[in-house]
Amino acid sequence: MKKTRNTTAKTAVLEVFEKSRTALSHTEIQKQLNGICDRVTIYRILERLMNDDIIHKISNLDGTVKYAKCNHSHQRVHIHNHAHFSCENCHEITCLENVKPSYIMPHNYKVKEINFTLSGLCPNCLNSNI
Amino acid sequence: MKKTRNTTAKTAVLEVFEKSRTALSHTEIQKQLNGICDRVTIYRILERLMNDDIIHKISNLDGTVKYAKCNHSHQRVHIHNHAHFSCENCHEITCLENVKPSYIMPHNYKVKEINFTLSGLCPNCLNSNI
DNA sequence: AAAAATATCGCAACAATGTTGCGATTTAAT
DNA sequence: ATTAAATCGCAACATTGTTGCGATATTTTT
Repeated sequence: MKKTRNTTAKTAVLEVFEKSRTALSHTEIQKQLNGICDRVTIYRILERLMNDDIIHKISNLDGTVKYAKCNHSHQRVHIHNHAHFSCENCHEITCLENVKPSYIMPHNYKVKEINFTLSGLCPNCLNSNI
Repeated sequence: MKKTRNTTAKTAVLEVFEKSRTALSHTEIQKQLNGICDRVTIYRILERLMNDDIIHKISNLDGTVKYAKCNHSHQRVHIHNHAHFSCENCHEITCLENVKPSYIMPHNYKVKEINFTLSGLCPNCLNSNI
């Protein structure tokens, strides 16, 4: 496999993730980068960061796609089996690192990855009495 | 609210769902309809069917969106809180009506809806030794 | 059964999101 | 400094979904 390089654009994208408490869409990243690089470049950087397990992709109930930094603190080989919360009011997506669903599968299925997304109101919006 | 009508196109779409064991994307539906109606019409029919709780929307890990018939057998007021299985080999999506995850949420979140998608190999592809 | 009301349709146009090819540029290794 | 390879920018294209509007079809009213 190819070796990935550190470039200005990649560093900038990582900084945007670092600063953000929530998951970000391609468009949101692009806005924050303020023209530092091309739209296509961002796509390609996101692809590389995903291959390197630095970020992961989250797709929403409404079909929108976001990305968030991986939290490597716990496991060596990590699977993104944590939950995500999607606020229907502010549309922010946060990783719920500690929420892990338990479930019983019918046999004959081989489960490799799970995606567990909850939606409703986040603490912020809940407090704002919306 | 508007009253929805039964049209040729809507009936055709419903038949496609009836015949299918798995969830379908807009494109897949369009192919099966074989030019019976316009692309836009299919979108509008899907919208109406969702409002009428006849079908539900499923968005995948990879960002693709599919639709499936609702199973109304159990509850009067139903929430689509069952799980979906997405096969990484044949890309079929099936509803796992009986799989319901249990989980513990941090307080301060108000959960209204959940989306639980598992991916891996479906029984068919598992048996094919892939 | 005809007329009126309105839901639905088809078409065209547009918007958002994502992909690909390719020559130019930058990075990292020698 | 040279070189090989990864990355970039641009243009072009593909896919998916949306909107406006006049035409058509369905349902209700008379």
